Amino acid sequence: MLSKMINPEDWLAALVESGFRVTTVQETLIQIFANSEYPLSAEQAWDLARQSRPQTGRATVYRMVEKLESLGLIRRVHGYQGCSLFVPTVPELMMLFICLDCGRADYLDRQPLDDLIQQSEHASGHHITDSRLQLFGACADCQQNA
Amino acid sequence: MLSKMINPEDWLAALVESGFRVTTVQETLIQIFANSEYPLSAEQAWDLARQSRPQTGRATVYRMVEKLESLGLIRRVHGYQGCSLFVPTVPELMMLFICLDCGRADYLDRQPLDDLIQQSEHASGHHITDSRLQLFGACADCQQNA
DNA sequence: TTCGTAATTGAGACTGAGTATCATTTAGCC
DNA sequence: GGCTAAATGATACTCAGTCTCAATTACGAA
Repeated sequence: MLSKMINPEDWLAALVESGFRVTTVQETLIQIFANSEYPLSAEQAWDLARQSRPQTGRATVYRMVEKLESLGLIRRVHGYQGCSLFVPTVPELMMLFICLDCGRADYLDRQPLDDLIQQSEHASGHHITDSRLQLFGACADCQQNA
Repeated sequence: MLSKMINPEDWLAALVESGFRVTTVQETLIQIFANSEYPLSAEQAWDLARQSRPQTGRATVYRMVEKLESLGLIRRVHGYQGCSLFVPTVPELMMLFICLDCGRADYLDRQPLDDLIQQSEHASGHHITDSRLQLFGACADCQQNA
């Protein structure tokens, strides 16, 4: 279901549209990020990239991650422990759930989060302009197979 | 309001109760964390510690942070950018808000978060066992002074 | 198709947060 | 006061991430 929403072709198109050149490293890395069911760190992406393209440099991967993030194509998230994992950005479905058994990411409707923000603003008097939420637990599949 | 809830004496008592010895470094660091209105990184805590106790070692600070975290007295949070800041744990008032203007932390009622979790569990079929939420924006004070 | 130019890349030096080691110091019990 | 194990500080080390720069490559222009 997620894979239908994320199209590597669109990511390449977005790069071209922003005036960047299309290279083989970029294609490789876009495939890796767009097709992963799991949040990936830059180091993990580097390992995966070198499997199909051994000469890939570390700095290139970090540069690409930065580029994809600045274009809004991937989004930095915090794993259960540690930080700096990346998942594809999915518009309108922004609340991230990560299964602690299988590690896969799922996106949930963010309406409840918008409700929470509204309630909390009202109760506290603060003006909330940004939020970081992540949910962890056992996904529906893993619960069945347990 | 927050300061009334956090008592350095209690933290020392918690250390003793867990069989740790009380040392001057520990007292210094507990004062620093318990009295800070701002989330602190270990490095920031180290800088502050050396102001009153110059010989304080870096490793000691990291060990102390680990100890305080394992005792549940402080809690690791993610700043607006970057990770690994620490704030005192406040029971029952667990939803963290950080003001992007003045940097101060505030704790909000977590009931809306519990509601969100229940709704999302119901909608997705996942079993949610843990969550990380942080809210950012302009606090009530900073809005008035703007 | 070739060429020129500037973007992109890879190798490797570098940084800075965090960890590990180990000899020295110190708290707390006798 | 003395003993012993915990705690500490100095320092070496690791590892993610950044910076630099020469070599390579994409791509528009000729």
